[in-house]
Amino acid sequence: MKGKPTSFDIAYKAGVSQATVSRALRDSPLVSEETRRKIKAIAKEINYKVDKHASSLRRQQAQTLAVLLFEDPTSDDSLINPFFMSMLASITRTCARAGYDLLISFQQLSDDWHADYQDSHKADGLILLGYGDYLTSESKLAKLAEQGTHFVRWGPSVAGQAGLTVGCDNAQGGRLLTEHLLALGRRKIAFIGDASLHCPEFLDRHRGYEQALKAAKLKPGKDLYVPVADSTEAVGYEAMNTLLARRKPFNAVFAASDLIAIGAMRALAEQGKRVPEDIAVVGFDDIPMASFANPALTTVLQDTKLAGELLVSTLINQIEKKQPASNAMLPAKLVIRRSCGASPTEAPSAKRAK
Amino acid sequence: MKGKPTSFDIAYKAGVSQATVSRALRDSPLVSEETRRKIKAIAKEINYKVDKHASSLRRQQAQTLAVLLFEDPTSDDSLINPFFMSMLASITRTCARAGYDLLISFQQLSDDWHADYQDSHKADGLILLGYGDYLTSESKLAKLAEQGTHFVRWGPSVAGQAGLTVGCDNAQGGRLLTEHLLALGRRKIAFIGDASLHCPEFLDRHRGYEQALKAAKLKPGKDLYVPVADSTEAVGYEAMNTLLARRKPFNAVFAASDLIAIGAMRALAEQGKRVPEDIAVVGFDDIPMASFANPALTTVLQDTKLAGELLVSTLINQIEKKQPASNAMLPAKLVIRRSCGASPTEAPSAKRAK
DNA sequence: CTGAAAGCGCTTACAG
DNA sequence: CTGAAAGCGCTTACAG
Repeated sequence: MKGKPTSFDIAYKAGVSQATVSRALRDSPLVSEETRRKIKAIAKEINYKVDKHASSLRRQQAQTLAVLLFEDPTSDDSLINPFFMSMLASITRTCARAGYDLLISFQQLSDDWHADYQDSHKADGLILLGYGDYLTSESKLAKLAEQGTHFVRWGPSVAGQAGLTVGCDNAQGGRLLTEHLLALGRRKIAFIGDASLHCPEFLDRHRGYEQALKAAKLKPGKDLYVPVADSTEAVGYEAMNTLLARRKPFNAVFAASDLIAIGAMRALAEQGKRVPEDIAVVGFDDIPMASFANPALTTVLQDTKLAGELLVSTLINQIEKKQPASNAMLPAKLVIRRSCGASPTEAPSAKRAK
Repeated sequence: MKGKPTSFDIAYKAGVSQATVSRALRDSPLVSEETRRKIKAIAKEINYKVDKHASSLRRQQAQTLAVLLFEDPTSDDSLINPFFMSMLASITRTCARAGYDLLISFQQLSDDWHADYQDSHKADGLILLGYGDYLTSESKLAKLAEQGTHFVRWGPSVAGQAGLTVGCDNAQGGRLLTEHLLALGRRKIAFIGDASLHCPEFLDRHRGYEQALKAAKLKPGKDLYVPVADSTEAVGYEAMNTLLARRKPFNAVFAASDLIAIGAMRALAEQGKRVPEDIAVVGFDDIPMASFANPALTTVLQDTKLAGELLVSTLINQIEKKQPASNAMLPAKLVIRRSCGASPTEAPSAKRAK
């Protein structure tokens, strides 16, 4: 093997110019069908692949997207929200289908992520994933937009935001969960999660919760609100202990994420509280662990497959300027399991078992 | 903004040639300290980044690695083994530290993954992740090696294999778990997992299991062996039902992975068997779910952080030919939780909560 | 220590 | 429909 074959090798074998080879391989209409076929056959035969760097350099675009996954610096790797992992799978597949490569990077919110990929032409656009403090990232997002970097963020759209978002209808999800609890007769529903602009998704979930309560002529109790920002099991556990220590009566808990809910259930179990008999619990995300939890957790499903597809297509549309850019919002879907006492909408793990 | 700055812009501002700029930025010793400092200052000021494609094209190397994550085509995205996800986090970080970018791709074993990244110069080397049928991939691995593609595979090293591997000491892990069960007085230990070359890691775990039994003058019962190849909860659930249907007595189960163990425990619970009182259960991997399972699962911890680091450094060594290439093996560490009835080595989730 | 020049492998405007 | 030529932005042997 004398090095990788180039387009000149093909040109020589086909008896045409190198320019024609390039055109044929890119399916330019300026090449006769016959020439194209011959060239493609030779390319296949000698296992020729267009050199990514030469092509990108010349065309001034990388045909590559980058996913930046943000994590809390304190969390250990094994605690990455599984929710983002299934989204990642969908993203990689959609990228591949669209002919883009995908770079991946794990970032701390504090890093200098806002200047790198685009400046060095590594990627044509960025996909931003992760529950981070929105206010911390806001200025960096603005800078990205200012530089003309293409990017999409997973999450709710926020007034005055820079860039595009794809998110789930968090308010609707919050409403569905709360209405479900109310329908089961639970009137004192605690909320664990930071309902502020730091966590716009939690804020929206909380909004849905408030709306449902209001519709039932109830209002959220200050004493039943524990604002925590991180979506981890450990945080949920602590939060529930905080809540219990207040000794205010409640008979249901709306945890702003599944991981928080699972931690909260552990604290409840330790304190001898039964779920759902004493306390009903709901989460949000429908991560795989939710269906294996004990009792299995009632939650809201976010369609990660669709989410990944929309993130990629939104970004590519923006890059290729095919369609006017716009935000996207996915519907929330209630998944009823045993943690509230209602009869489940699915056999345990039926969805997984298929 | 009139397009991204180039090295010529810097050369002009610094009053030197473009060649000197390039040398200075790459820390060539052929540049005076003073010139270098001036050039770097200007680069920073105008936010210059070396163009990835131009650099890669000229140097004929991509400074990029690619992770190929294999999955069972039947599994849904949300069921990606969380074990590989935490490894992925470690891999991305190690790559970043080493100055390499990381491409990611999810593959089916049946795909034509063996020819693409290298041929198109997208990546200098591949990291192969996933429990797939080893025999299916064997010929493709051989082809990769033949083409001179650099790659490392996560998993046990197999006689006659092509390429390098980084893996955990599965046999040791199997021994530790089995000895633990034996020490607790369990003599009839079933095994769920395909102990064949299709799944070399399961095979090695089974070897450790056999060794421990043999040392205790016991031998594995044919009736207590359920060979399943996929590492999913659903498969574990089915396998346990298969085992129970045989109506052969057993008082412990060695599941070849945590996901299988969790599925098996669900089946046991449904059949009214108590864990650990009636049946002790152990898994393998220590995925986050293992500590949240009910009861929390005794398992073997594979150090995913170290694993990721070794995968990357092994591959980079191979690419840069700094050191002679060699396989690596990580030690297995027993994590005792409640699913066997012994007192746990850690408070529930203490590790996670830190 | 520095500069002028060649060249990495493509794509595409230009000319026919 | 095809070819000759320029050029994307670097890196590095060569000459000084």
